[in-house]
Amino acid sequence: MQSPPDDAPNPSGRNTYHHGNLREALIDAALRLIAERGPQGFTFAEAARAAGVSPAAPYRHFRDRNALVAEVARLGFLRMAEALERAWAAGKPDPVTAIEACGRAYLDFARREPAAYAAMFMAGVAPELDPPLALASDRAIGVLRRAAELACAGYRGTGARPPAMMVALHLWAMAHGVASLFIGRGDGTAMRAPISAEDLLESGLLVYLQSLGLTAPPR
Amino acid sequence: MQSPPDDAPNPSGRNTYHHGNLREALIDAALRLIAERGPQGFTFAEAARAAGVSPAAPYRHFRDRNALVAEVARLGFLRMAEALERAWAAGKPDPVTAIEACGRAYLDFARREPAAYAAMFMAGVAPELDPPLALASDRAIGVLRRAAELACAGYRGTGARPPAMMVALHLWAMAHGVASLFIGRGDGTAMRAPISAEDLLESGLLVYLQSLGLTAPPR
DNA sequence: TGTACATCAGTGAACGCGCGTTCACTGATGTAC
DNA sequence: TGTACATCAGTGAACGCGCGTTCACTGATGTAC
Repeated sequence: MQSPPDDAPNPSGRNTYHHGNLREALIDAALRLIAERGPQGFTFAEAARAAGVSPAAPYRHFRDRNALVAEVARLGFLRMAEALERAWAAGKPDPVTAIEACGRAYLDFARREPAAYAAMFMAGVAPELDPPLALASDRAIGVLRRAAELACAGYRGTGARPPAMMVALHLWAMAHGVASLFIGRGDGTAMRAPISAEDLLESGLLVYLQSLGLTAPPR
Repeated sequence: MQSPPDDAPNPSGRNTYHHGNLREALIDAALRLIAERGPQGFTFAEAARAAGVSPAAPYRHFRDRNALVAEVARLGFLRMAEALERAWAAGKPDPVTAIEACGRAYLDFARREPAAYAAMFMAGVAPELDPPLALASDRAIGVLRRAAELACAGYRGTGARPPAMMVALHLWAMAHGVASLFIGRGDGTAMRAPISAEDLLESGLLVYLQSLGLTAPPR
């Protein structure tokens, strides 16, 4: 780390009265703190300290502690939606492969962004009471819904074709179940399993999708 | 509520110096508090208060706050194992029906015992570092493993028969995914879905089990 | 049956701590004219 | 280009609070003889 050029000895990277970027800095700090201590161990005061700012400053940007956590969750849903969208890749080369890719993207997100993931699902924030949050989570589930629609369009099973929304929720539940059971935070929190989360989800999805008459193309 | 017979004006149901049942009382209090405030909102001091005892007394029974939460989780796994065992009913009348019953039992447990469920999966207690806890959780997953074994024995699909342990983990992931996404605590925490958790899990399990060549007997 | 004594399960006061939030304030920024 | 002023984003001190944990203690229980 190079020494800063001139008069700025401030350890938190700031030398003006105004921070200039406090909102983002608080969100970053929250992500770091949640990753370290879990969504409930996160502290408004500590986030302020990490941003190099007095404990009262965050109130200029967030109504209260909860509002910050909710915002972290909201941004998490948006990034997850993007990751799923990329993985889905418009269903190319075929729906089964694309859905498998979504599964991997889901687990990857849970691994790469444990703090956001925890804020989204374990912080007790209520999407029902927070419209912007609900909107963001709808966007993530929306990707799965469109994927399920395409998958269902190719349905070849016996009996009635399952509704796409139901299939989407099945996919989500499976991915979330695997992620939250078997991806820990390196602190022994995860359940032990003889199979990696990735293999588990991949195989689970394959078995499930097979019933819809879909199979991956032969390799 | 009848007035107590004689000299005992103690509001916490206690009139001797010794509590006599403090360990259990603390566990009960923990369950109530976790149900109200979540696993992290739970407080050692408040549990002591609820048991009508000084804040130092719990330390006679639990090393620290975490030990109490871990014990709540352990007992939860044991009760869940019993519930699953009952639902499984030795695979009667047939594996698919019995596995469906396990799914309902799982959701029922999550609904009826939200506090235990939260302690088991959301409190950050680490089964890897707590052998008795790991033992209890193994017992619950063991029921699913035996169920999966019987189901796999009837495998009629194409390709290699899937390992029973893998199937067991799929079942668990699916049940846990549905439960933790769609069963809230009445506080808006759950995701909204157009289908009940029970219907979602039942249909998901059916689709999944179909791939194993298993179907429920015609009604 | 009675007594001495070890053990156990509580008490209550105290500790240091850091939290979330509020308040009146002030330094910096930007806009109207 | 300069000046007055409104607005904004910070400060810093203070508040009340309850937590987890420790400590020396004491009342109750049970056991040996």
